[in-house]
Amino acid sequence: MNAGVQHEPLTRSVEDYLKAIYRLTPEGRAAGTSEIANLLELAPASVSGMVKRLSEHGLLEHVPYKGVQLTEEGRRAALRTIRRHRLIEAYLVAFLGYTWDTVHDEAERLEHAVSDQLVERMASVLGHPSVDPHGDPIPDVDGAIHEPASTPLSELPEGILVELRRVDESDPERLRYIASIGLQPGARVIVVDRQPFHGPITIEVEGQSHVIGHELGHVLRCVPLGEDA
Amino acid sequence: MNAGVQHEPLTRSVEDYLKAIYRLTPEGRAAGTSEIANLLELAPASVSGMVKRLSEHGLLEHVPYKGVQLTEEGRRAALRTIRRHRLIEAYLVAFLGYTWDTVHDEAERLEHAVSDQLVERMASVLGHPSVDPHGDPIPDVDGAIHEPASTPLSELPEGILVELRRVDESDPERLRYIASIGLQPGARVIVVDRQPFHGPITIEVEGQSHVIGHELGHVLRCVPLGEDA
DNA sequence: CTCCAGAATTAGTCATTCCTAATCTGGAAG
DNA sequence: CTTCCAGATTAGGAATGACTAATTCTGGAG
Repeated sequence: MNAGVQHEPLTRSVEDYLKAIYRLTPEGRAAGTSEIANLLELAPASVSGMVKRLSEHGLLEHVPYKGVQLTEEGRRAALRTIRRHRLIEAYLVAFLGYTWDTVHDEAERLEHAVSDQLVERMASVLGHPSVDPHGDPIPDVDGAIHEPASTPLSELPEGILVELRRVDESDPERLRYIASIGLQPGARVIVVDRQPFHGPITIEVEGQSHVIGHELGHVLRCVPLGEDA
Repeated sequence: MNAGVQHEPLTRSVEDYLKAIYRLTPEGRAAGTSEIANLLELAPASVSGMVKRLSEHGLLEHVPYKGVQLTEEGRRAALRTIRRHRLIEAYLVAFLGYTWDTVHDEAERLEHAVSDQLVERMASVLGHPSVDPHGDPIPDVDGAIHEPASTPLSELPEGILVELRRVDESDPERLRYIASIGLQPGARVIVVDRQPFHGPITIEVEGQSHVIGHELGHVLRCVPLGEDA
Protein backbone atom coordinates (compact mmCIF):
# COMPACT_ATOMS: atom_id res chain seq x y z
CA MET A 1 0.00 0.00 0.00
CA ASN A 2 1.46 3.32 1.13
CA ALA A 3 4.17 3.32 -1.48
CA GLY A 4 6.14 6.52 -1.38
CA VAL A 5 5.88 7.89 2.11
CA GLN A 6 7.87 11.08 1.85
CA HIS A 7 9.71 11.05 5.14
CA GLU A 8 11.10 14.51 5.76
CA PRO A 9 14.76 13.86 6.31
CA LEU A 10 15.73 13.11 9.89
CA THR A 11 19.03 14.29 11.29
CA ARG A 12 21.80 11.94 12.30
CA SER A 13 21.07 12.60 15.94
CA VAL A 14 17.39 11.86 15.57
CA GLU A 15 18.09 8.61 13.73
CA ASP A 16 20.49 7.58 16.47
CA TYR A 17 17.95 8.31 19.19
CA LEU A 18 15.24 6.35 17.40
CA LYS A 19 17.53 3.40 16.86
CA ALA A 20 18.57 3.41 20.50
CA ILE A 21 15.00 3.60 21.73
CA TYR A 22 13.99 0.82 19.38
CA ARG A 23 16.66 -1.39 20.90
CA LEU A 24 15.63 -0.55 24.43
CA THR A 25 11.94 -1.21 23.96
CA PRO A 26 11.23 -4.79 22.98
CA GLU A 27 7.73 -6.03 23.72
CA GLY A 28 6.16 -2.71 24.57
CA ARG A 29 8.60 -1.88 27.32
CA ALA A 30 9.31 1.80 27.96
CA ALA A 31 12.86 3.16 27.83
CA GLY A 32 14.12 5.35 30.65
CA THR A 33 15.94 8.60 30.05
CA SER A 34 19.18 7.43 31.56
CA GLU A 35 19.08 4.12 29.70
CA ILE A 36 19.03 6.09 26.48
CA ALA A 37 21.69 8.48 27.75
CA ASN A 38 23.84 5.51 28.60
CA LEU A 39 23.53 3.84 25.23
CA LEU A 40 24.23 7.03 23.30
CA GLU A 41 26.87 8.27 25.76
CA LEU A 42 25.08 11.56 26.38
CA ALA A 43 24.09 13.47 29.50
CA PRO A 44 20.57 12.57 30.70
CA ALA A 45 19.55 16.22 30.44
CA SER A 46 20.35 16.17 26.73
CA VAL A 47 18.11 13.17 26.31
CA SER A 48 15.24 14.87 28.14
CA GLY A 49 15.49 17.76 25.71
CA MET A 50 15.60 15.61 22.60
CA VAL A 51 12.78 13.39 23.84
CA LYS A 52 10.61 16.45 24.20
CA ARG A 53 11.33 17.57 20.65
CA LEU A 54 10.81 14.10 19.22
CA SER A 55 7.49 13.64 20.96
CA GLU A 56 6.36 17.02 19.61
CA HIS A 57 7.26 15.72 16.16
CA GLY A 58 5.16 12.60 16.75
CA LEU A 59 8.03 10.13 16.64
CA LEU A 60 7.60 8.91 20.18
CA GLU A 61 5.37 9.08 23.21
CA HIS A 62 6.70 10.35 26.45
CA VAL A 63 5.20 9.92 29.88
CA PRO A 64 7.28 12.24 32.07
CA TYR A 65 9.23 10.43 34.77
CA LYS A 66 8.10 7.12 33.30
CA GLY A 67 9.72 6.58 29.96
CA VAL A 68 9.34 6.71 26.21
CA GLN A 69 8.03 4.45 23.50
CA LEU A 70 8.16 4.85 19.75
CA THR A 71 5.04 5.71 17.81
CA GLU A 72 4.35 3.75 14.67
CA GLU A 73 6.09 6.49 12.70
CA GLY A 74 9.09 6.42 15.00
CA ARG A 75 9.28 2.65 14.73
CA ARG A 76 9.26 2.81 10.96
CA ALA A 77 12.02 5.39 10.96
CA ALA A 78 14.10 3.30 13.36
CA LEU A 79 13.69 0.19 11.24
CA ARG A 80 14.61 2.12 8.12
CA THR A 81 17.88 3.11 9.76
CA ILE A 82 18.50 -0.39 11.06
CA ARG A 83 17.90 -1.83 7.59
CA ARG A 84 20.46 0.57 6.20
CA HIS A 85 22.97 -0.20 8.88
CA ARG A 86 22.75 -3.95 8.48
CA LEU A 87 22.77 -3.94 4.69
CA ILE A 88 25.78 -1.63 4.69
CA GLU A 89 27.57 -3.99 7.06
CA ALA A 90 26.76 -6.95 4.86
CA TYR A 91 27.91 -5.08 1.76
CA LEU A 92 31.19 -3.92 3.24
CA VAL A 93 32.01 -7.42 4.42
CA ALA A 94 31.03 -9.03 1.13
CA PHE A 95 32.67 -6.59 -1.27
CA LEU A 96 35.15 -4.35 0.44
CA GLY A 97 37.17 -6.61 2.67
CA TYR A 98 35.75 -5.59 6.01
CA THR A 99 35.61 -7.96 8.94
CA TRP A 100 32.88 -7.88 11.53
CA ASP A 101 34.97 -6.12 14.13
CA THR A 102 35.70 -3.16 11.85
CA VAL A 103 32.44 -2.84 10.02
CA HIS A 104 30.20 -1.42 12.71
CA ASP A 105 31.67 2.07 13.00
CA GLU A 106 31.80 2.54 9.26
CA ALA A 107 28.16 1.53 8.91
CA GLU A 108 27.25 3.76 11.82
CA ARG A 109 28.36 6.78 9.82
CA LEU A 110 27.19 5.65 6.39
CA GLU A 111 23.68 4.74 7.51
CA HIS A 112 22.90 8.45 7.83
CA ALA A 113 24.25 9.37 4.41
CA VAL A 114 23.13 6.73 1.92
CA SER A 115 20.07 7.17 -0.25
CA ASP A 116 17.26 4.63 -0.45
CA GLN A 117 18.42 3.94 -3.96
CA LEU A 118 21.94 3.03 -2.87
CA VAL A 119 20.77 0.80 -0.05
CA GLU A 120 18.45 -1.09 -2.35
CA ARG A 121 21.22 -1.55 -4.89
CA MET A 122 23.45 -2.97 -2.21
CA ALA A 123 20.62 -5.28 -1.17
CA SER A 124 20.23 -6.30 -4.76
CA VAL A 125 23.86 -7.20 -5.47
CA LEU A 126 23.92 -9.04 -2.13
CA GLY A 127 20.91 -11.08 -3.19
CA HIS A 128 18.63 -9.61 -0.52
CA PRO A 129 20.19 -11.26 2.51
CA SER A 130 18.06 -11.85 5.59
CA VAL A 131 20.79 -11.34 8.17
CA ASP A 132 23.89 -9.17 8.55
CA PRO A 133 27.41 -10.40 9.38
CA HIS A 134 26.57 -10.52 13.10
CA GLY A 135 23.50 -12.63 12.43
CA ASP A 136 21.08 -9.78 13.08
CA PRO A 137 17.96 -9.92 10.92
CA ILE A 138 17.57 -7.23 8.26
CA PRO A 139 14.14 -5.55 8.22
CA ASP A 140 12.53 -5.54 4.80
CA VAL A 141 11.71 -2.37 2.87
CA ASP A 142 8.29 -2.11 4.52
CA GLY A 143 9.79 -2.32 7.99
CA ALA A 144 8.78 -5.91 8.67
CA ILE A 145 11.38 -7.74 10.71
CA HIS A 146 11.55 -11.38 11.61
CA GLU A 147 13.46 -11.99 14.82
CA PRO A 148 14.03 -15.73 15.08
CA ALA A 149 13.97 -17.04 18.63
CA SER A 150 17.37 -17.55 20.19
CA THR A 151 18.75 -17.99 23.68
CA PRO A 152 21.78 -16.30 25.21
CA LEU A 153 24.51 -18.85 25.67
CA SER A 154 24.66 -17.75 29.29
CA GLU A 155 21.17 -19.12 29.89
CA LEU A 156 21.58 -22.52 28.33
CA PRO A 157 21.87 -25.67 30.43
CA GLU A 158 25.13 -27.59 30.49
CA GLY A 159 25.96 -30.41 28.12
CA ILE A 160 24.09 -29.07 25.16
CA LEU A 161 25.09 -28.64 21.52
CA VAL A 162 24.00 -25.32 20.01
CA GLU A 163 24.46 -23.28 16.89
CA LEU A 164 25.53 -19.69 17.34
CA ARG A 165 23.08 -17.47 15.51
CA ARG A 166 23.72 -13.87 16.55
CA VAL A 167 26.44 -11.89 18.25
CA ASP A 168 24.91 -8.81 19.88
CA GLU A 169 28.08 -6.88 20.31
CA SER A 170 29.59 -3.91 18.53
CA ASP A 171 32.80 -3.31 20.44
CA PRO A 172 35.68 -4.09 18.05
CA GLU A 173 37.97 -5.58 20.70
CA ARG A 174 35.35 -7.95 22.03
CA LEU A 175 34.36 -8.93 18.52
CA ARG A 176 37.97 -9.66 17.64
CA TYR A 177 38.27 -11.84 20.71
CA ILE A 178 35.03 -13.64 19.91
CA ALA A 179 36.16 -14.29 16.36
CA SER A 180 39.60 -15.37 17.57
CA ILE A 181 38.18 -18.35 19.45
CA GLY A 182 36.24 -19.50 16.41
CA LEU A 183 32.90 -17.99 17.31
CA GLN A 184 30.87 -16.56 14.44
CA PRO A 185 27.28 -16.98 13.30
CA GLY A 186 26.82 -20.60 12.27
CA ALA A 187 29.49 -21.98 14.61
CA ARG A 188 28.70 -25.17 16.57
CA VAL A 189 29.22 -24.76 20.29
CA ILE A 190 28.94 -27.15 23.20
CA VAL A 191 28.17 -25.70 26.62
CA VAL A 192 30.43 -27.83 28.77
CA ASP A 193 30.02 -26.18 32.13
CA ARG A 194 28.23 -23.20 33.55
CA GLN A 195 29.00 -21.88 37.01
CA PRO A 196 26.12 -20.40 39.02
CA PHE A 197 25.71 -16.75 40.03
CA HIS A 198 26.86 -15.36 36.69
CA GLY A 199 30.06 -17.33 36.91
CA PRO A 200 32.28 -18.36 34.01
CA ILE A 201 31.04 -20.63 31.25
CA THR A 202 33.15 -23.35 29.69
CA ILE A 203 32.43 -24.01 26.04
CA GLU A 204 33.85 -26.14 23.29
CA VAL A 205 34.23 -24.67 19.81
CA GLU A 206 35.80 -26.64 16.99
CA GLY A 207 37.19 -29.14 19.45
CA GLN A 208 38.84 -26.40 21.51
CA SER A 209 37.80 -25.61 25.03
CA HIS A 210 37.39 -22.00 26.21
CA VAL A 211 36.20 -20.31 29.38
CA ILE A 212 34.22 -17.11 28.90
CA GLY A 213 32.60 -14.69 31.30
CA HIS A 214 28.88 -14.51 31.85
CA GLU A 215 28.66 -11.09 30.22
CA LEU A 216 30.22 -12.37 27.03
CA GLY A 217 27.94 -15.38 27.09
CA HIS A 218 24.98 -13.07 27.22
CA VAL A 219 25.64 -11.54 23.80
CA LEU A 220 26.07 -14.93 22.12
CA ARG A 221 22.59 -15.95 21.05
CA CYS A 222 22.13 -19.57 20.16
CA VAL A 223 19.67 -22.18 19.00
CA PRO A 224 19.88 -25.68 20.53
CA LEU A 225 20.72 -28.48 18.11
CA GLY A 226 20.44 -31.41 20.50
CA GLU A 227 22.00 -33.11 23.50
CA ASP A 228 25.62 -34.09 23.76
CA ALA A 229 27.58 -36.47 25.97
CA MET B 1 56.92 11.50 4.94
CA ASN B 2 54.20 12.93 7.15
CA ALA B 3 52.33 9.69 7.39
CA GLY B 4 49.41 9.94 9.77
CA VAL B 5 48.42 13.57 10.00
CA GLN B 6 45.63 13.49 12.54
CA HIS B 7 43.14 15.86 11.01
CA GLU B 8 40.61 16.84 13.62
CA PRO B 9 37.33 15.98 11.94
CA LEU B 10 35.83 18.78 9.88
CA THR B 11 32.09 19.23 9.65
CA ARG B 12 30.12 18.70 6.46
CA SER B 13 29.70 22.45 6.09
CA VAL B 14 33.37 23.16 6.48
CA GLU B 15 34.30 20.51 3.94
CA ASP B 16 31.82 22.00 1.50
CA TYR B 17 33.21 25.51 1.96
CA LEU B 18 36.77 24.33 1.45
CA LYS B 19 35.84 22.40 -1.67
CA ALA B 20 34.01 25.42 -3.08
CA ILE B 21 36.89 27.78 -2.36
CA TYR B 22 39.32 25.32 -3.90
CA ARG B 23 37.29 25.34 -7.08
CA LEU B 24 37.10 29.11 -7.17
CA THR B 25 40.79 29.76 -6.65
CA PRO B 26 42.91 28.30 -9.42
CA GLU B 27 46.32 29.86 -9.86
CA GLY B 28 46.42 31.91 -6.69
CA ARG B 29 43.24 33.81 -7.45
CA ALA B 30 41.15 34.96 -4.48
CA ALA B 31 37.51 33.95 -4.12
CA GLY B 32 34.92 36.61 -3.33
CA THR B 33 32.29 36.17 -0.68
CA SER B 34 29.37 36.21 -3.08
CA GLU B 35 31.06 33.80 -5.49
CA ILE B 36 31.23 31.31 -2.66
CA ALA B 37 27.68 32.12 -1.57
CA ASN B 38 26.53 31.51 -5.11
CA LEU B 39 28.22 28.16 -5.48
CA LEU B 40 26.96 26.88 -2.14
CA GLU B 41 23.54 28.50 -2.47
CA LEU B 42 23.87 30.41 0.78
CA ALA B 43 23.38 34.03 1.78
CA PRO B 44 26.57 36.11 1.48
CA ALA B 45 26.30 37.02 5.15
CA SER B 46 26.50 33.36 6.10
CA VAL B 47 29.68 33.05 4.08
CA SER B 48 31.23 36.06 5.79
CA GLY B 49 30.59 34.41 9.13
CA MET B 50 32.01 31.05 8.14
CA VAL B 51 35.02 32.62 6.45
CA LYS B 52 35.85 34.37 9.69
CA ARG B 53 35.70 31.14 11.65
CA LEU B 54 37.71 29.20 9.09
CA SER B 55 40.45 31.81 8.98
CA GLU B 56 40.63 31.71 12.77
CA HIS B 57 41.12 27.96 12.47
CA GLY B 58 43.94 28.48 9.98
CA LEU B 59 42.21 26.86 7.02
CA LEU B 60 42.15 29.99 4.89
CA GLU B 61 43.36 33.55 4.69
CA HIS B 62 40.92 36.36 4.46
CA VAL B 63 41.57 39.94 3.40
CA PRO B 64 38.33 41.77 4.26
CA TYR B 65 36.54 43.18 1.23
CA LYS B 66 39.10 41.47 -1.00
CA GLY B 67 38.65 37.74 -0.88
CA VAL B 68 39.86 34.45 0.54
CA GLN B 69 42.48 31.89 -0.33
CA LEU B 70 43.14 28.50 1.19
CA THR B 71 46.13 27.93 3.39
CA GLU B 72 48.20 24.84 2.78
CA GLU B 73 46.16 23.07 5.46
CA GLY B 74 42.90 24.15 3.88
CA ARG B 75 44.09 23.02 0.49
CA ARG B 76 44.98 19.60 1.81
CA ALA B 77 41.59 19.26 3.44
CA ALA B 78 39.84 20.30 0.24
CA LEU B 79 41.79 17.81 -1.83
CA ARG B 80 41.04 15.06 0.66
CA THR B 81 37.34 15.71 0.21
CA ILE B 82 37.65 15.93 -3.56
CA ARG B 83 39.54 12.63 -3.64
CA ARG B 84 36.73 11.03 -1.67
CA HIS B 85 34.06 12.48 -3.86
CA ARG B 86 35.64 11.37 -7.11
CA LEU B 87 36.55 7.90 -5.93
CA ILE B 88 33.04 7.39 -4.59
CA GLU B 89 31.62 8.44 -7.94
CA ALA B 90 33.92 6.05 -9.75
CA TYR B 91 33.00 3.23 -7.39
CA LEU B 92 29.26 3.74 -7.63
CA VAL B 93 29.41 3.79 -11.41
CA ALA B 94 31.67 0.75 -11.62
CA PHE B 95 29.96 -1.47 -9.06
CA LEU B 96 26.52 -0.25 -8.16
CA GLY B 97 24.88 0.61 -11.45
CA TYR B 98 25.00 4.38 -11.18
CA THR B 99 25.20 6.61 -14.22
CA TRP B 100 27.00 9.92 -14.26
CA ASP B 101 23.85 11.98 -13.97
CA THR B 102 22.76 10.28 -10.75
CA VAL B 103 26.07 9.77 -9.05
CA HIS B 104 26.94 13.30 -8.02
CA ASP B 105 24.36 13.83 -5.29
CA GLU B 106 25.02 10.45 -3.74
CA ALA B 107 28.77 11.16 -3.63
CA GLU B 108 28.09 14.61 -2.24
CA ARG B 109 26.57 13.05 0.86
CA LEU B 110 28.87 10.06 1.19
CA GLU B 111 32.09 12.07 0.89
CA HIS B 112 31.46 13.43 4.38
CA ALA B 113 30.78 10.05 5.94
CA VAL B 114 33.31 7.55 4.59
CA SER B 115 36.49 6.69 6.45
CA ASP B 116 39.95 6.89 4.89
CA GLN B 117 40.01 3.13 5.05
CA LEU B 118 36.85 2.75 2.99
CA VAL B 119 37.96 5.25 0.37
CA GLU B 120 41.27 3.49 -0.04
CA ARG B 121 39.55 0.14 -0.40
CA MET B 122 37.34 1.53 -3.09
CA ALA B 123 40.42 2.94 -4.81
CA SER B 124 42.01 -0.46 -4.53
CA VAL B 125 39.20 -2.51 -6.07
CA LEU B 126 38.93 0.14 -8.80
CA GLY B 127 42.62 -0.29 -9.57
CA HIS B 128 43.53 3.25 -8.47
CA PRO B 129 41.91 5.15 -11.30
CA SER B 130 43.29 8.55 -12.25
CA VAL B 131 39.99 10.13 -13.27
CA ASP B 132 36.35 9.90 -12.20
CA PRO B 133 33.36 9.23 -14.49
CA HIS B 134 33.25 12.89 -15.54
CA GLY B 135 36.91 12.84 -16.47
CA ASP B 136 37.99 14.87 -13.45
CA PRO B 137 41.40 13.88 -12.09
CA ILE B 138 41.50 12.16 -8.71
CA PRO B 139 44.04 13.64 -6.27
CA ASP B 140 46.36 11.03 -4.79
CA VAL B 141 46.50 10.25 -1.08
CA ASP B 142 49.11 12.94 -0.48
CA GLY B 143 46.98 15.59 -2.12
CA ALA B 144 48.95 15.76 -5.35
CA ILE B 145 46.71 16.37 -8.32
CA HIS B 146 47.56 16.33 -11.99
CA GLU B 147 45.23 18.51 -14.02
CA PRO B 148 45.94 17.72 -17.68
CA ALA B 149 45.57 20.73 -19.96
CA SER B 150 42.27 20.91 -21.78
CA THR B 151 40.30 23.57 -23.58
CA PRO B 152 36.60 24.35 -23.31
CA LEU B 153 34.88 23.32 -26.49
CA SER B 154 33.48 26.84 -26.65
CA GLU B 155 36.97 28.25 -27.17
CA LEU B 156 38.16 25.93 -29.90
CA PRO B 157 38.46 27.10 -33.52
CA GLU B 158 36.15 25.66 -36.14
CA GLY B 159 36.93 22.62 -38.20
CA ILE B 160 38.90 20.79 -35.58
CA LEU B 161 38.71 17.22 -34.32
CA VAL B 162 38.95 16.89 -30.55
CA GLU B 163 38.59 14.30 -27.84
CA LEU B 164 36.27 15.15 -24.97
CA ARG B 165 38.19 14.75 -21.74
CA ARG B 166 36.13 16.28 -18.94
CA VAL B 167 32.57 17.37 -18.35
CA ASP B 168 32.51 20.03 -15.63
CA GLU B 169 28.85 19.78 -14.82
CA SER B 170 26.93 18.30 -11.95
CA ASP B 171 23.33 19.11 -12.81
CA PRO B 172 21.57 15.80 -13.54
CA GLU B 173 19.36 17.15 -16.31
CA ARG B 174 22.19 18.72 -18.21
CA LEU B 175 24.30 15.62 -17.79
CA ARG B 176 21.50 13.46 -19.12
CA TYR B 177 21.21 15.72 -22.12
CA ILE B 178 24.96 15.67 -22.69
CA ALA B 179 25.03 11.90 -22.51
CA SER B 180 21.98 11.64 -24.76
CA ILE B 181 23.84 13.20 -27.68
CA GLY B 182 26.73 10.80 -27.30
CA LEU B 183 29.03 13.06 -25.32
CA GLN B 184 31.08 11.41 -22.60
CA PRO B 185 34.77 11.43 -21.72
CA GLY B 186 36.66 9.86 -24.59
CA ALA B 187 34.14 10.83 -27.26
CA ARG B 188 35.46 12.20 -30.56
CA VAL B 189 33.94 15.54 -31.46
CA ILE B 190 34.29 17.79 -34.49
CA VAL B 191 33.67 21.49 -34.03
CA VAL B 192 31.82 22.28 -37.22
CA ASP B 193 30.81 25.85 -36.64
CA ARG B 194 31.10 28.39 -33.89
CA GLN B 195 29.12 31.61 -33.95
CA PRO B 196 30.73 34.71 -32.45
CA PHE B 197 29.64 36.56 -29.31
CA HIS B 198 28.90 33.43 -27.31
CA GLY B 199 26.62 32.14 -30.01
CA PRO B 200 25.65 28.54 -30.65
CA ILE B 201 28.21 25.91 -31.55
CA THR B 202 27.60 23.20 -34.11
CA ILE B 203 29.37 19.94 -33.41
CA GLU B 204 29.48 16.48 -34.88
CA VAL B 205 29.47 13.47 -32.56
CA GLU B 206 29.42 9.93 -33.89
CA GLY B 207 28.41 11.21 -37.31
CA GLN B 208 25.46 13.13 -35.87
CA SER B 209 25.28 16.89 -35.95
CA HIS B 210 24.13 18.90 -32.92
CA VAL B 211 23.87 22.55 -32.02
CA ILE B 212 24.69 23.44 -28.44
CA GLY B 213 24.74 26.72 -26.53
CA HIS B 214 27.93 28.49 -25.56
CA GLU B 215 27.36 27.81 -21.89
CA LEU B 216 27.15 24.08 -22.47
CA GLY B 217 30.24 24.24 -24.67
CA HIS B 218 32.09 25.83 -21.80
CA VAL B 219 31.82 22.79 -19.53
CA LEU B 220 33.00 20.38 -22.22
CA ARG B 221 36.77 20.33 -21.92
CA CYS B 222 38.63 18.87 -24.85
CA VAL B 223 42.03 18.06 -26.23
CA PRO B 224 42.67 18.65 -29.95
CA LEU B 225 43.46 15.54 -31.99
CA GLY B 226 44.12 17.22 -35.35
CA GLU B 227 42.57 19.06 -38.22
CA ASP B 228 39.52 17.92 -40.14
CA ALA B 229 38.01 18.79 -43.50
C1' DC C 1 3.37 8.14 56.75
C1' DT C 2 7.52 10.55 56.10
C1' DC C 3 11.78 11.22 54.11
C1' DC C 4 15.45 10.44 51.03
C1' DA C 5 18.15 8.75 47.07
C1' DG C 6 18.18 8.40 42.50
C1' DA C 7 16.04 9.47 38.25
C1' DA C 8 14.16 13.06 35.46
C1' DT C 9 13.30 17.57 34.30
C1' DT C 10 14.02 22.52 33.87
C1' DA C 11 17.01 26.52 33.57
C1' DG C 12 20.64 28.67 31.58
C1' DT C 13 24.94 28.28 28.26
C1' DC C 14 27.46 27.41 24.32
C1' DA C 15 28.91 26.22 19.53
C1' DT C 16 27.35 25.58 14.76
C1' DT C 17 25.33 27.26 10.94
C1' DC C 18 22.00 29.31 8.84
C1' DC C 19 18.92 33.63 8.02
C1' DT C 20 17.37 38.93 7.22
C1' DA C 21 18.21 43.70 7.80
C1' DA C 22 21.20 47.35 8.44
C1' DT C 23 25.64 49.33 7.76
C1' DC C 24 30.12 49.91 5.82
C1' DT C 25 33.99 50.06 2.04
C1' DG C 26 36.48 50.79 -1.93
C1' DG C 27 36.81 51.79 -6.43
C1' DA C 28 34.77 53.71 -10.59
C1' DA C 29 32.17 57.44 -12.72
C1' DG C 30 31.12 61.92 -13.04
C1' DC D 1 37.49 65.18 -5.60
C1' DT D 2 33.05 63.73 -4.34
C1' DT D 3 29.29 60.54 -4.87
C1' DC D 4 27.29 56.26 -5.47
C1' DC D 5 26.73 51.37 -5.76
C1' DA D 6 27.77 46.63 -5.63
C1' DG D 7 29.70 43.73 -2.73
C1' DA D 8 31.08 42.72 2.05
C1' DT D 9 30.52 42.95 6.77
C1' DT D 10 28.25 43.42 11.22
C1' DA D 11 24.13 43.01 14.13
C1' DG D 12 20.65 40.35 15.77
C1' DG D 13 17.88 36.09 15.72
C1' DA D 14 16.48 31.18 15.13
C1' DA D 15 17.03 26.01 15.17
C1' DT D 16 19.75 22.09 16.51
C1' DG D 17 21.95 19.59 19.81
C1' DA D 18 25.03 19.21 23.40
C1' DC D 19 26.57 20.59 28.36
C1' DT D 20 26.39 21.74 33.72
C1' DA D 21 23.86 23.04 37.67
C1' DA D 22 19.71 23.44 40.07
C1' DT D 23 15.30 21.72 40.98
C1' DT D 24 11.52 18.40 41.17
C1' DC D 25 9.38 13.98 41.18
C1' DT D 26 8.74 9.00 42.42
C1' DG D 27 8.95 5.06 44.83
C1' DG D 28 10.81 2.48 48.46
C1' DA D 29 12.94 2.14 53.32
C1' DG D 30 12.22 2.91 57.79
